[in-house]
Amino acid sequence: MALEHAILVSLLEQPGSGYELARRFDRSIGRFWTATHQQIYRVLRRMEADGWVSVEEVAQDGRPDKKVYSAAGPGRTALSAWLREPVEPETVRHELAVKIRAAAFDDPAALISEVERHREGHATLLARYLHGEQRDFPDPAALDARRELQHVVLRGGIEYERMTLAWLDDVLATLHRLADRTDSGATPPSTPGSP
Amino acid sequence: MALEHAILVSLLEQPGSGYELARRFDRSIGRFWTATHQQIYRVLRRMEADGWVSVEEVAQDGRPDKKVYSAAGPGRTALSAWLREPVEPETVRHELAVKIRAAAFDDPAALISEVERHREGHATLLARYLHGEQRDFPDPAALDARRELQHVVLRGGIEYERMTLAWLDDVLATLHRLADRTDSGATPPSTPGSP
DNA sequence: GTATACATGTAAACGGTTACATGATTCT
DNA sequence: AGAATCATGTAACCGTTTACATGTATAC
Repeated sequence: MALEHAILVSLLEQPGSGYELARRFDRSIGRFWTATHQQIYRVLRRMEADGWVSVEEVAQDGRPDKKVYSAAGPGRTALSAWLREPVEPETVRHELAVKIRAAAFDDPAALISEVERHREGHATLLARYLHGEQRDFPDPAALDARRELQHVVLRGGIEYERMTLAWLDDVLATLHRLADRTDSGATPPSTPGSP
Repeated sequence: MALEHAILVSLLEQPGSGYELARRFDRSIGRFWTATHQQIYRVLRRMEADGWVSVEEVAQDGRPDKKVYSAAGPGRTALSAWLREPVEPETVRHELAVKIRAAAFDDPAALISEVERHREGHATLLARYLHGEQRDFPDPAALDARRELQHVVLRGGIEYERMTLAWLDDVLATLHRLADRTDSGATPPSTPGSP
């Protein structure tokens, strides 16, 4: 489990409340680790019990009080130990790939709009990454360690999106080619509703 | 949830027992959807109860009996309906990216061997994909719909591995650059064991 | 004789998702 | 007046992972 560690990194970069962390997980960190506020609150309480983070209750006027968390010594030690542990390769869940192979037993043309929708989403994300790169890393020569490492992770996101876009174009071309053959050899589409 | 659908696709491509399915999920299908044998057995029972698959008990000599599952009509209908539903983007879990950002608060050099290990794993996988491509798709002009779609999914895997390798080289170069600066500006590494 | 492959399962623990709840403030 | 933002939480459910269990046959 790495949610604890992702939270620690985020708190080291900037202390904050559970709510603020949840928003960061919607934005920057969420690019490579997702979490809902319920998860975050639960894990924060456990981390506090383990001494990984310290809390300070902050009263606000006009707004509810908040608990501001900071990474504590034992948390840093735990992060350091985790960094030195080997991580197994990620378990992949690529639903679209399952669908593409499933299309062989149905009508390949039925997938085209879905793939186009995905393509659009990835194009938007790539544009956002590139915009963020220009904003946050305008002068790549003069960066400290933290920003260098943030930048290399962002470059990974950018290259992933570029690659995915190119692949989705390949998928679309393949689906169109199969749809144009109104043919024989293929498995006939099933007729849903009348099985 | 798409485990049911991944199983259906696999059974449409070739009927088989739970055990055989588990092995396929370790090999080809596991590239984009992982599952253990416990999950598969449980889901197969549910799918059988729902009429998505039919079972035939096959006695074998020298080996335990097995239950051979095949996709049934209602399963095909369900697959067809699922294909037409929109899928939300995958939730990403990229532990290595968390570690890279974490390295800013520790010693970046401590990550180098881990990243190299990942690099090796991806290089091996890419080699296996390329070998599989040459073996299974030697003549890309003469493919039916099923194999065309299998091929485009495999091409996605190949491009993903290529991109990942290039990115990991970028990460390694960055880590080496940071390790060479035995510097100031960076956050000093914590000393695990003596917090 | 030990390990691996074949073949199927139960049980417990854990992590993640979804729904619900509360309550003040600010924006449209 | 209604929606969105800030802020924290409970409860139920579902899916996944890990450990344990059983038994035969073949390979080293």
